[in-house]
Amino acid sequence: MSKRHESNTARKGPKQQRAKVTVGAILEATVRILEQEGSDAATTSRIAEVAGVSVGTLYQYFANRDAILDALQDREFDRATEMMTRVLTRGAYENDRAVARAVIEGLLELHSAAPTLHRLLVVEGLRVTPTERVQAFDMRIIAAIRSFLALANLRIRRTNLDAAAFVVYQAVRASMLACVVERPPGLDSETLVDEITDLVIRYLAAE
Amino acid sequence: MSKRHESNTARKGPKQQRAKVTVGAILEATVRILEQEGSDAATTSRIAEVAGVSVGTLYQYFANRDAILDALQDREFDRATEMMTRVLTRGAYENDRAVARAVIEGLLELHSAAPTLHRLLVVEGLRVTPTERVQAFDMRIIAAIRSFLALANLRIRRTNLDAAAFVVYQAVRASMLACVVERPPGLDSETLVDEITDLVIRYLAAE
Amino acid sequence: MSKRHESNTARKGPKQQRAKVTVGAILEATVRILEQEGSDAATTSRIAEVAGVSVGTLYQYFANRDAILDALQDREFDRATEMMTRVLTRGAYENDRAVARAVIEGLLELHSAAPTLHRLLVVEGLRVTPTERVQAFDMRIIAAIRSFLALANLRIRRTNLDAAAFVVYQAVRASMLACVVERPPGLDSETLVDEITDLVIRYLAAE
Amino acid sequence: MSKRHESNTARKGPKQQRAKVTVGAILEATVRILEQEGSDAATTSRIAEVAGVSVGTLYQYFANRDAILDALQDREFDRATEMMTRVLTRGAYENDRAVARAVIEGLLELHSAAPTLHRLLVVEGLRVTPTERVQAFDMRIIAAIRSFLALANLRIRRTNLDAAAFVVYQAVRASMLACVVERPPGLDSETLVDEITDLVIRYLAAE
DNA sequence: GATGAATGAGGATTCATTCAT
DNA sequence: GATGAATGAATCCTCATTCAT
Repeated sequence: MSKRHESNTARKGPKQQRAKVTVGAILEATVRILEQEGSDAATTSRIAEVAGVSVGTLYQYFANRDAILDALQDREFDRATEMMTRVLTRGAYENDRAVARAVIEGLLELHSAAPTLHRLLVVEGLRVTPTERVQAFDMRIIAAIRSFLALANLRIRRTNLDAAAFVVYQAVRASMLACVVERPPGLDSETLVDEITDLVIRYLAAE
Repeated sequence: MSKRHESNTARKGPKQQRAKVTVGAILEATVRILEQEGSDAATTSRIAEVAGVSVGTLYQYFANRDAILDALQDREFDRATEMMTRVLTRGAYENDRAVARAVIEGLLELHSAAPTLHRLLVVEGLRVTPTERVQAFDMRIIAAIRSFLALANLRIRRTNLDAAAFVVYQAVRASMLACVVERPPGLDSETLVDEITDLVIRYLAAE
Repeated sequence: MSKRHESNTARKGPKQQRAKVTVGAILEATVRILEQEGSDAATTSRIAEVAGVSVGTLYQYFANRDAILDALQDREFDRATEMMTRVLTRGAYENDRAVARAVIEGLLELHSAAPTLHRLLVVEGLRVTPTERVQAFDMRIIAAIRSFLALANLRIRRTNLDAAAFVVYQAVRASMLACVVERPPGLDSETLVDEITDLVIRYLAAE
Repeated sequence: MSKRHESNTARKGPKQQRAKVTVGAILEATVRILEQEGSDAATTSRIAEVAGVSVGTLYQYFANRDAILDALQDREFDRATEMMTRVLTRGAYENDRAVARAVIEGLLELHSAAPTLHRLLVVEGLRVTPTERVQAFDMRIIAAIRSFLALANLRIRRTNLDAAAFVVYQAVRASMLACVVERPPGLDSETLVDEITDLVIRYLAAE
């Protein structure tokens, strides 16, 4: 614990450093298996194998299998909110449609990176008291949207902001996810973003 | 189901009759377990138990566990298309919004009856080569919507009907499902239907 | 379930019959492993193997590993009480010493048949809330002894019958068990029974 | 190994000193866990944790897990013999009964301090070739008792001293241990000591 | 000497599926 | 056709032990 003379960046000691790397490897491995081999293949031993560690090590960092998925959920949520904050605070958009578009493109990118994972996050809720977890995740995002809608100086046609945030979130996510997962012929990302943006804008924007 | 006076055709032998009843019992049992005990509880033995038959009998009618879920998916699809046909051929709607509303209400009813099942159908795709199954299901519905959009004498603002059908379907389903499953406080069915209808109409209808 | 014309013996249907045999085989296998390979070897798979069934079958009859040991404990208790009843109701003993001797010989026989098992029963109490189980077992036996002491027309020198029953039980069991397990050189069963009988009689009998 | 300036004898270098402290801490931790958390909790990492050292350090002092229990066994034996020597060499007892009582009280004290440990020592025999270890322990004590019986100028009624020592030892230990562990209602230490003393005296003493 | 992360064999348990009755 | 006991591969998880730092 004696770290003297570290000038600034709160560098992690070898332990923390290593742990972080291992945890990262495990999460990455899980995502990879999920995407490439399907969720049934994501057994603890396969995850450990792909992560290049032993099962024992895996259990040193995660209390049980579900804890890995929970961590993934948290990470994904963090990325989503981070992205939204980044986009929304950038300012300088031509109009409301441009803002919506930016957010939607950001989400699409997130989903594209790990579609199966996101599909699981949505539906399974990771089986830890399924409903509650999903709610927790959804609620956090919806609350974020809702507060954005409330604060932004957009001219919103909606009266019931709670309902609006809910519907927008679900509609956008579902279209996006389905598109990424199913890759329906004749529906490229570009088109999808256009359509969803229009869906959202027409639903939300006044005039 | 006792049909007397059937002169000629579809006379089901007592065997067929019995089989149908058993199959029905199994499907019903599965839905009930899914809804009341969660998807983890839906083991073959539990299903057989609730259905009042033996595991052996279950395997007489279904090749394997997944076949049950597949059958459920088919049944749900049939109900959905049947409902849509019924609604759309009824005619005599005041306006486009009324049509949309009727369809949405019909879907909501379907989903409410077995939310967990529908959630599974969406996400898991029933694990038999997930993507393909989900696609299959989705595609059929989307095609139905698409053809309705093409044929109906609605004034549609969309150019890309494929994309429109896709987006509408996913958006509606997701909002609905999430609402039914999560029961977010302050968002009753009535409000939900209103909001989704508006979402769809604004997105689709010209003017 | 239709069993007509069975004259007398409440014959078990093939199912019950078979189950009983299997359960017996499992218990027997467990005892054998305990005695010959030590308690660490008594894993569920080894038990199943020795019993000649699969692990799955084992779990069809026992909720978990401990349930097997519990069943063994119950069985051993039943045998002990049965033996005591048999001995004590036989009547026609020369004197108190002869009665005590008969009981002690019976116990020795029981212990000799499965010393390791008895050792486990005493100490481990089978880990299902250890203390409580051991107490339960001990208490039942001690109560039996106590009531025998109270009812028998022996001239007992003890005032505190609870304490006496407790001490006698523990002393007898421990000496016996240790002798059977450790087989100390120069202490054969005959001698042991003599010594323990004397210990007990001197402690209990008046005069 | 750098020990400077040690003029002469048993001066423990800081190393030896430290080692002793560490070993003590590990043994103490083990006993504490055994008594407070049960024998299942006594894993090497938990022991190390409670002892305030790392697992690695633990293995520096003990070849393996069982070695810890072995050491505990030795320590307990030493305490027992030490106690007996102390009591027996004190002299000045009113009579044989007083001597027996003193020994029994001493043993009770020893057992009360760590009942779970003693229970383990008796039954598990510490799983290292169980029988041999238990024998070893028992034999040492029994030999001590035997030689005491032989040397003491008590008037013993027993002919077979080996058997007598064995029986007395087992009987006393078992009653004591059971009483301490099970704490049967209505059997306090005082009463227990009285009863056991009487048991022993009547068994051993002539007249 | 001390540390504690990493290891992986091994154990308990579940459950889809089969097959003799 | 129906039954349900039997199967055993597969899964999660633990913990004694090692070894690079």
